[in-house]
Amino acid sequence: MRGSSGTLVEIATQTLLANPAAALAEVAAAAGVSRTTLHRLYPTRQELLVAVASEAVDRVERAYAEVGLEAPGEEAEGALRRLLAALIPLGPQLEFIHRERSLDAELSLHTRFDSLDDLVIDLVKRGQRAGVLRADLAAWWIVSSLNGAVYAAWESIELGRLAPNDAPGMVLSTLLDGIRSAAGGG
Amino acid sequence: MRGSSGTLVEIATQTLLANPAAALAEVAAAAGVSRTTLHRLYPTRQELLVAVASEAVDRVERAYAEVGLEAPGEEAEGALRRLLAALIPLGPQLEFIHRERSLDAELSLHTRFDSLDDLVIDLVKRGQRAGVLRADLAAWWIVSSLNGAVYAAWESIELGRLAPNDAPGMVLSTLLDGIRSAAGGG
DNA sequence: TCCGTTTGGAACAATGATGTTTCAAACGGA
DNA sequence: TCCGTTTGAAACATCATTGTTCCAAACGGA
Repeated sequence: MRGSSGTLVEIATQTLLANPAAALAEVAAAAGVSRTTLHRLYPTRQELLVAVASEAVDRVERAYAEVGLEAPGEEAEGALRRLLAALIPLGPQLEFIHRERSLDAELSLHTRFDSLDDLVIDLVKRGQRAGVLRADLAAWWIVSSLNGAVYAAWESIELGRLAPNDAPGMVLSTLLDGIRSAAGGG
Repeated sequence: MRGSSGTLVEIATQTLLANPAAALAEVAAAAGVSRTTLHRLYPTRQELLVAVASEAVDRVERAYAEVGLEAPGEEAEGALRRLLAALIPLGPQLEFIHRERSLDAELSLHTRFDSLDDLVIDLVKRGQRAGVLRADLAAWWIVSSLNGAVYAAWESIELGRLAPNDAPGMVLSTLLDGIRSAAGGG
């Protein structure tokens, strides 16, 4: 009865994302491994949680890397669209890290997220200098808004209200142009 | 050694918002009450959590009521601004309810939030009919975006990056007009 | 003052998961 | 086949918290 597929951490991720209160026995069973072995690899529940979270951040980092924000000549809109498309599907991972209280104390996780935010902040600043993005809003706030929008989009998908394929475009449009009618009486 | 002030639930709220993992003994101590008495009023930790969460939703509902979204002649922008100003300070309450996993199963809480969302959805739809808000975005999505923006703003305040007084205007501006430069080359 | 009610203190049982240890069995390469 | 290594099963100690119970004491109105 091996776990369906993947490494132990991956299966632990699946199990813990589905039920964050799962006992270690359940995680071990799901992974097709004895509790003893699980304990040998991750002596402590907290260590397992951190491993799961780290793997999640790995995925987020990979998503950023694949989007390739660094290219200095990059136009902001396309980069943002690709970033949204890459991040929204990672909603479960983001939600897990965000909600799991015992991870709050894990400074390294926050540091890594901050570094990723910095990448986007740079992108935004370039967009601002190029006159494409509003310069009257702080770059960090734009990034916060973007992250919040990603989260909102994921939640909508989870609730079955939003089609995954529609999400990136909708978020981008909302974020870039706002909700005010262009025609109407502003 | 009475608790500094307020009802038991209010003090429990303070204690649990500060440290959601606090043992009941700590909550009782903070409230200047014996664990026995606490148990008499809330036989179960879960019941206490629900009571705290309910009180939090009460506050949110009161905030909505004071904003007065129902007025049919109301212009959308003013109502949204007042709503943001009322909701953002409730960030701790919203965060508590959102992150506390044992509250996920509490259907009544979700129902109440849904009712509040419905109020805003109606407001948005009126705004759309009036030509003030974009009609190409679903009203529920606009409301989700708004809620996400509230959360992002609160987080920024908590991190010390955003002045509470600046928050409503900044959020409203971002939400209504987006992050794209009006001048720039669209 | 008297008495019913509410509270506090303390000790207790139950719980349920975690982390530990031990030994036998399975595995895998040489 | 042999041997070192990895694994599993089971039993155990620990532990913090929760929820329960009981009695004495404080409280408060009549």
